Amino acid sequence: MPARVKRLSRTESVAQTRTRLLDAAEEVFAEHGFGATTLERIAERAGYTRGAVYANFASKDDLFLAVLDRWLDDDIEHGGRINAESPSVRDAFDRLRELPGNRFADRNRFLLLTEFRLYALRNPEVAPRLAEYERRGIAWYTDAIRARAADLPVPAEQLAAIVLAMENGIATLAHVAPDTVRHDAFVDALEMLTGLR
Amino acid sequence: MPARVKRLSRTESVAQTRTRLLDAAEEVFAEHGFGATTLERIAERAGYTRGAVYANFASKDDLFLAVLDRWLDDDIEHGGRINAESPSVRDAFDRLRELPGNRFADRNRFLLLTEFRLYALRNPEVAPRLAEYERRGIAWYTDAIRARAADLPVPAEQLAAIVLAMENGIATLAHVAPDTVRHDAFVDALEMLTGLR
DNA sequence: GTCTATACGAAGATAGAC
DNA sequence: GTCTATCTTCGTATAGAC
Repeated sequence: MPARVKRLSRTESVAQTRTRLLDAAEEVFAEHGFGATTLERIAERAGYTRGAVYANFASKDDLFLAVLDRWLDDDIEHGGRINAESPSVRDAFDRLRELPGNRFADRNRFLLLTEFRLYALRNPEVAPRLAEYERRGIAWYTDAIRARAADLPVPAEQLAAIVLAMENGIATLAHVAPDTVRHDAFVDALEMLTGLR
Repeated sequence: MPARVKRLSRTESVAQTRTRLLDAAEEVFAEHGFGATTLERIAERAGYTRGAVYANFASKDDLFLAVLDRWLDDDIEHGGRINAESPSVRDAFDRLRELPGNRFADRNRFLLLTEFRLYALRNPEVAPRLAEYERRGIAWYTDAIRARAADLPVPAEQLAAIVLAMENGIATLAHVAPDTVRHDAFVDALEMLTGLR
């Protein structure tokens, strides 16, 4: 009866390789884009060779989609936490400023999401996953708005879409023209619009 | 003294080839992205072979940058016209609705601009060109706002950046999740914020 | 399960014909 | 100036060793 311990550690080891490959892939896809990233670079970054990649994923597209699915799930989970932990509007804004000011302020995070969207726009079979992600983003803001404001002059969903659009748009401008727009211009705008300033 | 006419037509022919190649490149880069487009496809779409491409451009990057520069110039010129031809806010909004509702509603237009931005983010030497483009976009809205509103509670530039961000963000959502967000949600938002509705 | 070696195709770039 | 042919590099994917 050789080692129950060993079977477990083997399983963990496999999972670890997969995780490392996904982590590396996430970085490299963000840095170079889908088209320009090579599986060689991903394997190297993860500390393996291409063989390990093909042992875990069927193809480059398959790996990309695995990265995409994991990322979208994590993001939605993370967003839910922020909302639940911020009882007042003031709290939510303060939390937001720590991010800093915009969920998409992190360069790689922004690049990766942009890659996902481009991929979805060019691969119709993937489009529904991204559309669902955007819907959840709007739903997230809709909840946040409804929980803190009553008697809105317009539907909460409409405001939510505008807020999400602003968050995305300001992140875009701040990344491309950092000397002109700052990431926390998003919180500034929210405070201005809600009259909290 | 053989044919002044002929020299001219030769010059025009050269310019025409260049223009056709740029037009084709603009389409193909938008459809497939920088990484996945091949010079073969571009040449084919323009009705030439790769030889014609290399006769007119030094490399794939050189061609991409030529497309980028022409596009940015045209866009700025076009934007200026819309502003000058719309005396009232109502007129400007009506013009906008014809676009329809968002300057980036055209799929290829949106994809191409996104490619430009990604390229700029990954190629520091190109970044200033895109940053300048974003600045001009903000300047454009700043002028539009100043010309139609007095005694603003916040700097016109700040509002302009927010409006431009909204335009970009709504276009993004509308492209990725067309069943959830419509392109003219941008004009809706502007009308709501300006109290014109 | 991971690595090494390799097959295979694709695409950027160049050279020479016209 | 444009085309055809070719060189060369590179990257995906596979096969077989360990």
